[in-house]
This record gives sequence, structure tokens and C-alpha cells, in this order.
Amino acid sequence: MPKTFNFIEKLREVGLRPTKQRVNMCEVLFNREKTFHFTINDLVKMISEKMNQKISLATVYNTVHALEKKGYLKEISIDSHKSYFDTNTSVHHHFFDEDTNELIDCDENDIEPVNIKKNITGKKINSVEVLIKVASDNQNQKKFK
Amino acid sequence: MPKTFNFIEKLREVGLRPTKQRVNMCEVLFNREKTFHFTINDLVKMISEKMNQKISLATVYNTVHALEKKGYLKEISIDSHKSYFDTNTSVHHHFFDEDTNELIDCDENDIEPVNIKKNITGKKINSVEVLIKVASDNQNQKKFK
DNA sequence: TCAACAGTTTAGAATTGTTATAATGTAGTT
DNA sequence: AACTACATTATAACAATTCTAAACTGTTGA
Repeated sequence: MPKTFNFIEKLREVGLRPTKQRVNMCEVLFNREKTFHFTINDLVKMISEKMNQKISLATVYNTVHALEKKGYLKEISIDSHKSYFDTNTSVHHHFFDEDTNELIDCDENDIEPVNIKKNITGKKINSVEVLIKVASDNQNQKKFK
Repeated sequence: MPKTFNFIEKLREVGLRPTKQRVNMCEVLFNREKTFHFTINDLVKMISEKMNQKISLATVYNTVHALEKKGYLKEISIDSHKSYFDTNTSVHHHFFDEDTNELIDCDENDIEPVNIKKNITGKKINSVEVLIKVASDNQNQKKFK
């Protein structure tokens, strides 16, 4: 049975027509063992390669946002120039490797739960996320680039 | 004694010429009780008002980046469309109020230290920062905008 | 003091990332 | 097959940021 079947159903479930572009996008995004972190540009390239054919930037933006709104993707922001999406949509934490610009999910056991002792009055907490920036020990020249 | 004196010295210390624009910028940034969170556009407006005269966007970008490189400002990223700078350059945590788009420093006592049990092999941790997104309790319609 | 130089400011152009538009194409329904 | 609503596309528009080159200014040292 072709694996694309799953994604056709999945897309229908969330009210998106399973077009060739979207099925290919889903395969790139979700047909993998580990969670996947990507930028829009990464994704455009990967889908175009997979399809052996150009996919429009606009299509990728539209569909990524549609999947995000439906809860299948989540945006992660590292700094103003690096916006990533994550196929792991649960609230979870990240390492960011400053040498390689790579984002890595924290395993649930890597960090103890964050204990917030005092919240802003009248507000409820929607999410708590930790970002751990790492680099190799001899990488201090980054600061003087 | 004019308070600007401090900033002239401060600028000299970090190797920046104390021009009129920079001294005014420093007064807007650092002449306050509490730490200050701002966007570049906020800052351009505030400096122009203070000086009663236009300041060039490029100047503000240049000097903000210079101060950042020297360790007097720090960039905080909330999501791809909201980049803030912070006059509090220590490693510290934030609340982000999704109702007002306001960034608020956590008091050191508001959060217990984050306990990282496992790091990436061969890397050292440069920073650990927590972002707590909050909203008023009846604000769930945001999700369906 | 003032000339010379290096650093700075400026407006506007260029670039980058993202969103909007409108014409063409396609999936799903009948 | 034909109709309709939704999708895709290239391109335009837009916003944020960086670059550029000319004019300007703080600093140094004769």
C-alpha cells in the first residue's frame, strides 16, 4: 500500500485538498522517524527535489501556515533572522547549536520541569519553553566575527 | 552636572565616538530605573522626539548593533515578526504577554533555576533562557483569528 | 588653532523574507 | 462532462534590514 495514502487522508481530515504539492510536502515533513526542524527555504528546496519540479514559494508558505493553524506544525524562533518550523507540536524545549545553526529537540528527560513561582497577575500561562544555546568550546571567535 | 556626561564616557570606553545621536540614544536607552524592551522602530521614534529632529534609521541600526556587540544590549526573539532588544544583558527569563505584545523581565525569584540533566556531547552551554507566554484567561479566541 | 583623517550620519538604493493578487489550473461533486 | 470552489503559480507589493557613497564631524597632533 502506498504510504501517500496516509497523507491524503490526513489532509482531507483537516480540510485541505490533497493536491500533488501538498502530498509531497507531507511526505517530506512527516515521513520520518525523528521530528524535523526546517526553514521555508529548506522546505521549498526539498519538495522541489522530491518532485523533480519547481514548487511555488507561495504554495509552501500557504500550506505551512495552514498546517500550522491546524496544529501539525509549530513555529520556533531563535533570533530575528532564524525562524524555524518544527513537526513536533507539543510544548517542548530545544538546544540550538550556534556552530551549525541546528535546532535540536530536548528529550523530556534532559531537563527537569521548570518551576515558576510567581506569574503575572490575572494572566494564565500558555506555554513555557526553554532554549539552550550551545557551541563547541573553542568557538569563542564567533563573538569577534 | 549634566547626566549626559556619563554616556559620553561610556561611549568612549567602548570605542564609539560620542556623537549627538549616540548620546541621545544612550539617554533614551539607559537613563531609566527599570530595564527597557524595545523594537528599532520604537527607538527611532523616541530618539527623534527627544532630539526634536529626525534621526536616520541606519544610524539607529548601526549603533544598536554596535552596543549589542559591546554587550550593552541584547536581542530577544519572540516569534519571527517580533524582535526586541533588552537593556538587561544578563541571562534572564521573560514573560511575554500575548494580549499586549509586551515583554516583561522575570524577577530572579520568579523561576527556580533550570536543571539540565543532559547536554549535547562536546558542546558547552552558552545560555539557558525561558520564555513564558501568558494571556488573560478569556483570550482563547486568539487561536481562531 | 586648525588641518587632516578616520569614524559617523544620512538618504536612498538594494536585499531579504513574507504576504497579496489575479490569472490559470485542478479536485470533487453532480 | 461540466460546474464550482479551492489551489497553484508568477509576479507584484510590502516590511524589515543592510548597503552605499557622499557629506559631515569628532579627534589628534602639528
